[in-house]
Amino acid sequence: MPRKRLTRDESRDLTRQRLLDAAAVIIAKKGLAAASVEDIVERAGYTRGAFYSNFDSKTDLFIELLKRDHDDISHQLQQILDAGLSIEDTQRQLTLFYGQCYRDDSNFALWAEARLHALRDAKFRARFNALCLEKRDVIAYFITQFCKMMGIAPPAPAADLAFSTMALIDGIRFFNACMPNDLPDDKAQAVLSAIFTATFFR
Amino acid sequence: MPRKRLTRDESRDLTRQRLLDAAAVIIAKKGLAAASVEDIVERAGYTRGAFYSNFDSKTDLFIELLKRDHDDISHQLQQILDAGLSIEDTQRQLTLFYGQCYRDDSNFALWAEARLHALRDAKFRARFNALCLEKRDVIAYFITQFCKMMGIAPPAPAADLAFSTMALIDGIRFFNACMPNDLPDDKAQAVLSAIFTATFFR
DNA sequence: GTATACAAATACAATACTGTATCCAAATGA
DNA sequence: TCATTTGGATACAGTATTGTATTTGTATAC
Repeated sequence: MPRKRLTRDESRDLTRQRLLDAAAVIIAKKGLAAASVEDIVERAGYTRGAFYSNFDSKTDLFIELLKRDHDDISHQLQQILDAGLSIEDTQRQLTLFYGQCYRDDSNFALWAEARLHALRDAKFRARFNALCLEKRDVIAYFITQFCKMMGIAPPAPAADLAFSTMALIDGIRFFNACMPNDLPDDKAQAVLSAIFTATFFR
Repeated sequence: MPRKRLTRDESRDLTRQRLLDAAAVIIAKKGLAAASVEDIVERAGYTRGAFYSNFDSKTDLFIELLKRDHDDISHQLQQILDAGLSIEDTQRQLTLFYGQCYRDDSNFALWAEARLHALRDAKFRARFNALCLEKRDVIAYFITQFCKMMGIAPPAPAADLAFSTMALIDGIRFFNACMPNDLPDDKAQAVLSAIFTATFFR
């Protein structure tokens, strides 16, 4: 297989993606503030020149990172919906989806980081909130569809339930990641299920 | 009122408290990593000498900060329990308690910060988890007592419910703090109540 | 009162990070 | 193939931060 010679645009995009990938790892590991541009480019195999010619600032890159992850998740959720599965299979798929995230995805640390940053920096907050609300809406939509599927009315406004869901998932997930002995995977799963069941089947 | 001359111990403790107070504000505002020792001592009205002669490191101070807050909250919850109020009044007191936290207490940012830090630093995590589990146990105890009061059995192990409660409260609280237009105080309160009701009265 | 112990201030050396300004080399397009 | 563009490397200047080493001044003990 001949090594394909990249066009300038392709090459640019490649380094962007690499920088984003590297940033995800570094920021998840050290936190946004402690992650220096130097760290990021080193892991990506570039130098600071590459960074500054591709992003305006670390914050900018961070936002793009979040966007990428959000798009990813939205897409996956949408796929589960579109598959037209039964209720049971949908639930199963959903569990699978979050289960997989639980194990090997460190992106939730990025969102936690982002929340904190948003709390402090008004400029960032504006951009982050927009993303967050999109996320909420995706989940709200999912809840709406799911309830329709089951032939019940949502027990509360879907948007509110979406907020709760996000809060709960992220929180439980943190405990699970941070003290796996006190809240092992299966237990975390069970706790979430219990709350959801209580909420939707009371 | 004559200005009391402080003993050396009293004076030492005073500066410790002042440093802790200052650190709480600074760390909540800028984050643990970005909060320099310099920032903290400046706000407290001291110099770096004071800091290093009172704490081993920023992390050390941070842990103490969390401890102090935990003790505070435990104490307040205990007081609500000990007051021997009716169920309705207990609920009201609880709402009041969290409502007040919602408005003017920035300490929840400290805990969010701590969670992230724990995720990354194993040494810190050990100390933090201990605190966190204490916190969980306090809440679990509260839940147990509350259920007893109502004459029902907890719908799930109290410890699990405590985890969920912590997750939910912190998460909702963040949304409330970060996007007060999309999740105003009363709405946040309502969301929490709805979930709790669903959990305990199904 | 005088000695000492210790809390806090000051001075200092070492390091890390940022952003820009400049330079090089490869890809485009005629 | 040559000129131009531009992605990315390198060099640099400025600043912030950390932790320690040393000093100072005041509260306690004798």
